[in-house]
Amino acid sequence: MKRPTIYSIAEACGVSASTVSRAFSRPHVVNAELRERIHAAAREVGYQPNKAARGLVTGRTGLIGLLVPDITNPFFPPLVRAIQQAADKLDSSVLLVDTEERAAAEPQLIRHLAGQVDGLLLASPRSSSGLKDKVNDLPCVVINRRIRGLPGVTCDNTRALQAAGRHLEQLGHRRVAMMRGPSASWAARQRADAIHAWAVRSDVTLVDLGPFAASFEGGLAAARALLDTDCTATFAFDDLMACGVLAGLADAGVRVPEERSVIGCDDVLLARTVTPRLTTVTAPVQRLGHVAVELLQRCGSGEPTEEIRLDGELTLRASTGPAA
Amino acid sequence: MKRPTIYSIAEACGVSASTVSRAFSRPHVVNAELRERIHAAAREVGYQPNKAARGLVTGRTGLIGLLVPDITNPFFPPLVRAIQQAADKLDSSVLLVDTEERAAAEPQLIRHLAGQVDGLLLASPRSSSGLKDKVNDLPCVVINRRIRGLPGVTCDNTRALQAAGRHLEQLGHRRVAMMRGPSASWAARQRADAIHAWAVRSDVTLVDLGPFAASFEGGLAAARALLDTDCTATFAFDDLMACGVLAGLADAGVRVPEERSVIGCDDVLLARTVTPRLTTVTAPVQRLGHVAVELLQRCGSGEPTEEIRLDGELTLRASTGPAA
DNA sequence: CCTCCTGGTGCAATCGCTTGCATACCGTGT
DNA sequence: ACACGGTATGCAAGCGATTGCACCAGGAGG
Repeated sequence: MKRPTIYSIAEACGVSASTVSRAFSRPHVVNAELRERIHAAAREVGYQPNKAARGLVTGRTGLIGLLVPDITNPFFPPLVRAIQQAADKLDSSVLLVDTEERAAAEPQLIRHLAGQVDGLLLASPRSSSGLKDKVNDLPCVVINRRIRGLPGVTCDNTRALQAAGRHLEQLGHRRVAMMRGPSASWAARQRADAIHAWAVRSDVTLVDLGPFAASFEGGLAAARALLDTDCTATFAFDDLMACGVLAGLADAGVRVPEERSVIGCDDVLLARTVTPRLTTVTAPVQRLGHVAVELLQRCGSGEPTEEIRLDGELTLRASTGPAA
Repeated sequence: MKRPTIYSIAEACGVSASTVSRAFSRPHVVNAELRERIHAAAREVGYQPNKAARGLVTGRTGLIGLLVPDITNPFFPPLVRAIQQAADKLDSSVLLVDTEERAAAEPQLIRHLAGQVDGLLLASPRSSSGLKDKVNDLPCVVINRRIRGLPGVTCDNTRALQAAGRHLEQLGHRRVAMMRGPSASWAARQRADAIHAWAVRSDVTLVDLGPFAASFEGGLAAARALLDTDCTATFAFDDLMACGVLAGLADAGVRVPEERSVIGCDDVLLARTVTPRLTTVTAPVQRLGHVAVELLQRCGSGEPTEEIRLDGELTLRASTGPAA
């Protein structure tokens, strides 16, 4: 038995297909009693409107494309979830594409997606040049990066990182390291700038380390670099790197936070499961996702592009303590 | 300017739309020279075939639905990636749906997806009853669970867990705990059975703990339970729980592996970033994903349902050591 | 009694693409 | 010279929904 269509239901109810169609898409215009009969018949045979057919005439696919650079990076899954929740409310599904960090592949994937989605969400895109042209007139929102001319939502960690700096200062740290993330990363620059700005206004000497890979292994390397300095505390680029630092220090027999303090960024699952629990800057991932979808919807209806920044928040846990 | 269609290209090239269509879908049947001209024209205007229109006539959407119970659980992202890679080779995209552990929502989500995908992948579905009916004649493959009548691919950890048991035995452990996962979990039962089967054939006394939640917090609780026993080693249901155990033991000042040994399962990112690195059973996630897609494709072409089991593999790291 | 609305329904065109069939052209074998 | 087969192209009919417009009945107003 084939899938039921509006025609089979129309026949069963003795009405025309248009009426069946309207019973679903604009229920209020069909007679209440008839509408109920149609719905009942549809339910009985398990009718599901064919999205392709609908999409063909309406021009909407009900799909939102989501490009992430690395789905295995613990930062993204919660973001994906938040986006999905928001998309649900718009009766849309999420087409997830993992670029696996291949910046060069992004433009092609975008062009490919463009054909089948109503809008595009670019989470932390690795490439920037020409991205704007690729999306043509497809609604598109950038997450966690700024790209001229494209609406976006970013997480501003400036204030939280500076609060973290003051926190270290109060704990008596006077020499603090900063472990940079990949130099190509927008977030890495943003965070480094924030920490720099704090340091020059404080009594603390900042030691600039890196750049390191934004990975556990990068953190191991960073830990070795840290031990070559006399810093008593460090900012890691993100939590993943911070976990590597923690592991590297543990391997070297250095205790945290007694001998060194470590601060992460993002507050991914890892930050709460590692020992000691990481002091970190919590990103408002939930809101990031919701706002992104909202922005997408808005630029779909032709409103001017907008940039929204949400603030990260310092979360104190067990990886920071008084300077040795 | 609207999106180009086969008609606009046809006009530009002075041929009919069917020829343009064929130039893409069955290139070998159109004259080589003409084909090139068409492709060139298409490239120039950035033509992308409209998937909805194509889907309408072919009945294929080029979409694979993937239902996961919790995308934030670190087990799934690598699986999602593997599935995506495999789907790519079939020119398909992945429609990801996170059920957020709401077993009751699964049937409805499945029905909803059924309308717009060519096939459905159910990763560790939480509900089982009636799932089979819901999918009707939609190709569907179950991952990491067995459901009668549906093809599936599972990870069999029996041998690896038993190897892990022998490993503990050789290290001199004679009293070993087993921390159960949620009783509703298929994997939890499978793992518990395997460990049980090993224990009865060994010199080891098995202490059955739990069930605990398959989470970090569950692991904290499990650690407390462990400390109430005189076991010198423990199997945690999975890595996440194992990390909780590690943290709980650390909080209590108990050293791992000197005082207790801990074994996880799955080998998620966490297992490699925690200190000490977890000895665990590595799941062949990559193959799991590839096989699932392959199976999906096969049952799309009407072949009989199949069950494939892949073996997990014991990975020795730093969380196991000689009995105290 | 006739017109005018108005709410409810059907008709038919349309979205962009695929595909079975008809057609046209060319070269070959007889 | 003719039939035939093969290759390359066009025609037109769908796929399943949406939607502007025409139509019709029945009540209100003149």
